[in-house]
Amino acid sequence: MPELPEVETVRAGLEKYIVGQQIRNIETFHPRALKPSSLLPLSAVNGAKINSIRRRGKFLWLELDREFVLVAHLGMSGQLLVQKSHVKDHPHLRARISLSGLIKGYANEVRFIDQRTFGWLSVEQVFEGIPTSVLKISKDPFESEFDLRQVVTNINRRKTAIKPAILNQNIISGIGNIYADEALWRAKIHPEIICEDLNENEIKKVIKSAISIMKLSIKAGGTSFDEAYKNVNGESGYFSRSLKVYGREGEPCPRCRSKIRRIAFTNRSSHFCPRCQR
DNA sequence: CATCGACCCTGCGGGC
DNA sequence: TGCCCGCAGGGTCGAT
Repeated sequence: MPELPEVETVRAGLEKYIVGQQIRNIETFHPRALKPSSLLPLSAVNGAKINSIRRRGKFLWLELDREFVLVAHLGMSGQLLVQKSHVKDHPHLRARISLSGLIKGYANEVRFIDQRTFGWLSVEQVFEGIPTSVLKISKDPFESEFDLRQVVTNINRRKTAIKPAILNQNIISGIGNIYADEALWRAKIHPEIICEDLNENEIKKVIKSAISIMKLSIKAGGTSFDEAYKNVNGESGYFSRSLKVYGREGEPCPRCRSKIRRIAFTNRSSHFCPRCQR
């Protein structure tokens, strides 16, 4: 569920609360909480000091005073909450990272909660600062080395529809189903148009739209529809009220008042305006 | 390489 | 009241 803006909200929250802290112990309560390909068991990070919190796309990792890092992916329903140890365990608690000191004088744990268990933690090596599992995906648009021209050229060569292309984390990372639909609406591009049939300016407009929308969402603390997405303090973001098409099937298009349509394709829902997006 | 479908999970709401 | 179905913001894998 969390896309780049939601993961960035979590990253910033962790940065605020746990940088400089030392990991005392990590417990897991579900076998899927540890990624099977993890280089080492989670106990390898016991005693490590947290130097910084980094992110690329939807992947998050803690840089430590070690040769390896602790990587986290939230999957569809993952949350990382900064909590006090006496707070009752959530039924979907998958892992507990206990810290040596008190966070901002009161909390002392980071809890990984994940209803659907698609999220995971793992201990990984880094190559030029990037963990192994993150090497597989492309840079996200908020990285300074992000190359818009190269992404546009890449997409323009493809024979798939534009929507799966912008969701493909190997081309550009961070965009998920919500921001893909929002970006395509803003750029007035139908989600099923084949990449090859678009021109470079149209593709550029889609990517730039995604970037603008994600920036706004980060400012609003991300998108929350329900209990499923929370920041590290357990609070919801406000961006859902700014969504133009996602989850608004049957409602009027904010531009032309036509009814927003929802179609299923490539196993996901797409929301778009049939009049603005041809 | 690029693309597609199946699969990995749990829980919710709607229709019957 | 139940039951079944579709649906949910993620990625990975193997077949083609």
